[in-house]
Amino acid sequence: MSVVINLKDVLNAQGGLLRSPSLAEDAAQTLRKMILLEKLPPGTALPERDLSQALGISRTPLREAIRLLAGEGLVQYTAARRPFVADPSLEEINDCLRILGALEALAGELACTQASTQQIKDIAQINATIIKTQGDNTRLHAFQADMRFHQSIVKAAKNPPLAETHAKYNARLWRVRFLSSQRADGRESTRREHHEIVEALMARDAPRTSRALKAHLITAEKNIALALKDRAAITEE
Amino acid sequence: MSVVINLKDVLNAQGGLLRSPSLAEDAAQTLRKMILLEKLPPGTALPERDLSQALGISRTPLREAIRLLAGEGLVQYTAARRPFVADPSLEEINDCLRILGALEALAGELACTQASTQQIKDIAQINATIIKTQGDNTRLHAFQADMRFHQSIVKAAKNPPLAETHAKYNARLWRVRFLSSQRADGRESTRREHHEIVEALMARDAPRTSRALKAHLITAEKNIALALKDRAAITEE
DNA sequence: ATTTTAATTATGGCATACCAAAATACAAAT
DNA sequence: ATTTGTATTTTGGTATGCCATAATTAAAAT
Repeated sequence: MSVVINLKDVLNAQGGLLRSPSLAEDAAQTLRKMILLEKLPPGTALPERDLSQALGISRTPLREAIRLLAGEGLVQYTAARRPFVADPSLEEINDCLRILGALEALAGELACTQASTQQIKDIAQINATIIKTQGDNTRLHAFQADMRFHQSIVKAAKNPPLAETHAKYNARLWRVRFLSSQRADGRESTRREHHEIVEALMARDAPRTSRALKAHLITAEKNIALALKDRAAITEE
Repeated sequence: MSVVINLKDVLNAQGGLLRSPSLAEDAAQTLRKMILLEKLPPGTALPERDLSQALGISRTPLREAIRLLAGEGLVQYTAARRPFVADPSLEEINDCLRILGALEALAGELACTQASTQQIKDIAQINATIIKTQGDNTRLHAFQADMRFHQSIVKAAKNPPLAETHAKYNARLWRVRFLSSQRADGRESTRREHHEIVEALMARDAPRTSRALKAHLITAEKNIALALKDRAAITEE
């Protein structure tokens, strides 16, 4: 019995490069961006026909795209099964942040034993870049760097299902976290907390890393609450 | 402006009773059971046409059902997008168990502050029933009671997204946990650990509850490893 | 003017047909 | 006998049409 190794399989195993995305996946990505950037604000109805026409595809893949986003929590359904952009309450956002906190804490713990020294160096490097480029560029870049920082920790945990679930909650919270990152308030505490996380990881001190990440997420919770309060005040003017 | 209250909306809000499930949801439930009971063993191909015909529905809802199961991790896709029943390695199972542990630990912590006294009583009651009916009935009943025990803790945390993600990982691990529950080994430690969890909850001691649940999941990890080892030995005979 | 009721429209669920790509079976060549 | 090349079949992706039901609008009744 010969073991046949297929080139495509190998490449696809490396994170699904190469495989051309389906129309559904494309549409999901497009809609995801539109939701997160509030081109499609919370509460917006998402009728299949209009959307599919707007995106130049048929209902079938569009429908699938909506299901994907529903699986991520970005889209919800009315009792009559009509999809609309999710409009999470502050309470629900906090619920999700607590889960994200628990997931990242676990990731940090695992990373302490599982990460290669190179990976920990990379994490430290990403954080160094964040500090250096502080103030530069657009806020969007800073925010994306922050995302990379957290993702690299999860990646270092070497637990694929954890990475997947983490990514899902990240997507779900992307919009409000971006909103919150626009405020200058939390910036100093973020810098300090990131530093503590990196230190704990370099010491490979699992409990300390876990604590640091949990604390970081609690700070995020506070900042998001403030950001939403601000925005509510602006909106009702 | 009159606030119209729609009966169906109210009922649907209570966990989607009443709303007749779609063919896709029905099919997903059917397939889920077949996968968990190993009527569809790990690795089985799931061609859309054959399955839809077997279930008496068209490809469209069947396809959707498969996507649902894929979202739960029960179904995976080859590089060529052919769906098949997931066949997780022991490593992947352990990855999932660690996530489940973190989620339940969080749930336990939250339950300590969020649960009503009635809910904690209910949890204790479920555990009491497990002990009483030990040995009775089929192993399946005992197993389902165990599931209810854990679910009731998560429910008491009053964090809907947490409940949802927990349910997902539960479904994903159902098969191997059921397998492991057939063994008599772990029974005594399970009893002791359940007792500790209930005690910690009644004392509303969050760190203790968290510890107890984490420990319980680590035990589960050990038992599952043993169960899979046994089964592998039997299979290769 | 407000509420009821009936007609109309919009929308999601489902079935089906077609297509391109992948898997398989088969034939030919070495 | 093994490999290579080719034809055939299988399979998932997509488009489209129909249907039942929910949402909306219009009309009628109070």
